[in-house]
Amino acid sequence: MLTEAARLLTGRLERLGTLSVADKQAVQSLVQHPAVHEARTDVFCDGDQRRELHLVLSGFFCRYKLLADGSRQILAILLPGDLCDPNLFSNAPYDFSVGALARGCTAALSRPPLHELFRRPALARAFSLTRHFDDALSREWLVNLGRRGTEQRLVRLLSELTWRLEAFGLSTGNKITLPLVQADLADSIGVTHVHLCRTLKQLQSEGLLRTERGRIVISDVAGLRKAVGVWPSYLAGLISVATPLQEPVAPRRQLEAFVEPLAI
Amino acid sequence: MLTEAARLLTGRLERLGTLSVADKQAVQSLVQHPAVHEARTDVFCDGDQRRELHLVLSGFFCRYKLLADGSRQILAILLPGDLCDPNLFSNAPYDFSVGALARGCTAALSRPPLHELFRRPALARAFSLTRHFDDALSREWLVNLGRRGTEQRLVRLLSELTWRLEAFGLSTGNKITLPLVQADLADSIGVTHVHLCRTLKQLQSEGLLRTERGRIVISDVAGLRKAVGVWPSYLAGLISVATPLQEPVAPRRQLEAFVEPLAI
DNA sequence: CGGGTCGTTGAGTGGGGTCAACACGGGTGG
DNA sequence: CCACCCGTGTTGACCCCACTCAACGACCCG
Repeated sequence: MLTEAARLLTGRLERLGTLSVADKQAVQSLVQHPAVHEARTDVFCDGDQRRELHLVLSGFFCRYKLLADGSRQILAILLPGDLCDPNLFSNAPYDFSVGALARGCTAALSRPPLHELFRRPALARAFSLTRHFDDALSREWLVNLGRRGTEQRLVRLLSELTWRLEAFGLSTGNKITLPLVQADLADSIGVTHVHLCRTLKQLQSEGLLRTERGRIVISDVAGLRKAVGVWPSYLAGLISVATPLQEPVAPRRQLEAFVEPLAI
Repeated sequence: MLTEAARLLTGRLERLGTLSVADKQAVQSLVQHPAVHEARTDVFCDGDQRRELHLVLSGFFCRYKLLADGSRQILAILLPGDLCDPNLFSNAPYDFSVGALARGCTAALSRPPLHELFRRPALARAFSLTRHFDDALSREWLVNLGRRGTEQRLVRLLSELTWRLEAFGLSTGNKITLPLVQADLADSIGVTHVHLCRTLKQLQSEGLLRTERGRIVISDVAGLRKAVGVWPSYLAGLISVATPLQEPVAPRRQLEAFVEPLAI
């Protein structure tokens, strides 16, 4: 499983820039401690000291915060290949938690040697790019929560997930099954699970998706994306050239130039 | 003005960790191109190519996104000493804008030599810490927008600003004047300016603040913070030990250990 | 003095929250 | 095998927070 894990990570990084064989080996040698997490269990909690860096291997995870009244706000949904902690260099205790939404595995990367990898320009670039997308997503979520109605929030969240899954080769075709419970979506877009259920029915009646116990089946990915209206430019660079929709996508070449290497 | 600007930046960084004289000189030599920005003008716009890194010298600025329907979501409010771009290493076009909320100045740091500074462990640590707080703030905003009612959102936003201003020596005492228009607050917490006005009146009747044309005067900072209920632990490390409220603050010493230096 | 930005207030509306009750399925233990 | 329970999904009734539209007032500027 360790080698699979290592492959996943390098595979992900390679989509963001060319890596040498030595680069890949350097990354792969760091992947350790695979672990299984059942749904609704935590990888780490708000207040925990930061230790190794956790990498999602399979399943769906999320970053979230719990409030005094027990309600939960999900900050980001993590897919296979994503890093649980957006900040590779912080050493402060976590101010958020990461938990599994659906059963899945993680691996751990110890941080000091990880920091060493930033000596390698190609890897520094790739890791910085993952960071870039992490930021861009959280900005989108902020806009979503602040300025849009429930249906748009939901449609955009689901659409984001389809783009990300597709970008990393985790889905193909016009149908995607998300192993998410309705409460997870509700806590992501800041509405109650009751209201989320109704909004989901709405989309269902439009033929975009189907609900099953414990999963959401998007039966018309293209239609869903169309319901968003605009092309997700904040994901430019993540989405490959193979999927033009409305605006033209930045050519793959440009991607390489997106992030400066650390000048070392 | 350039030397003032340089001092501001090093002063800010020094609050996050000890710097050598050489460190400070290295930073100061990069500060260039001071510029004045009138209120409601942009420093850069969504879609612009990333060039130099802008540093706020004075005034209030904000990161924001404009939506198709013309509405605006503010992503962060930037105070003197803050960097306009959270991501020092990205080279992608901006996916958000930065504008002045109140008349103020910026300076520019050219990126390649800035990246060189990461060779210096103390500076790498300090810059990473600023990043850490930037992240922590955006997570708080996400929670705010997703899970809280208008009054709490507003109280927490204002309270955040008081803590940050105080932490960086930009305010003292129990009274703070914010050079913000009501629409700015409304666009920050995701409500209409009409509703914000009413909520403001509410707080005003509780004796916490006063409104003037173009500014909000917080007349009872302590009372405002009390209205939040909890201590802003997400700012631990930023807020000095001098201001204990409810929970004990992490001792200054620990701060040094918050961020790993780049292993170089 | 006039126009523009900013603030304030009112009236009416509706989106989304709250509180219930219930249905369903899958697990657990007897 | 059934009884039970708990997590999940669904629906209805009710209500209120916040949005919308609108008009007006205050202040600042030219």
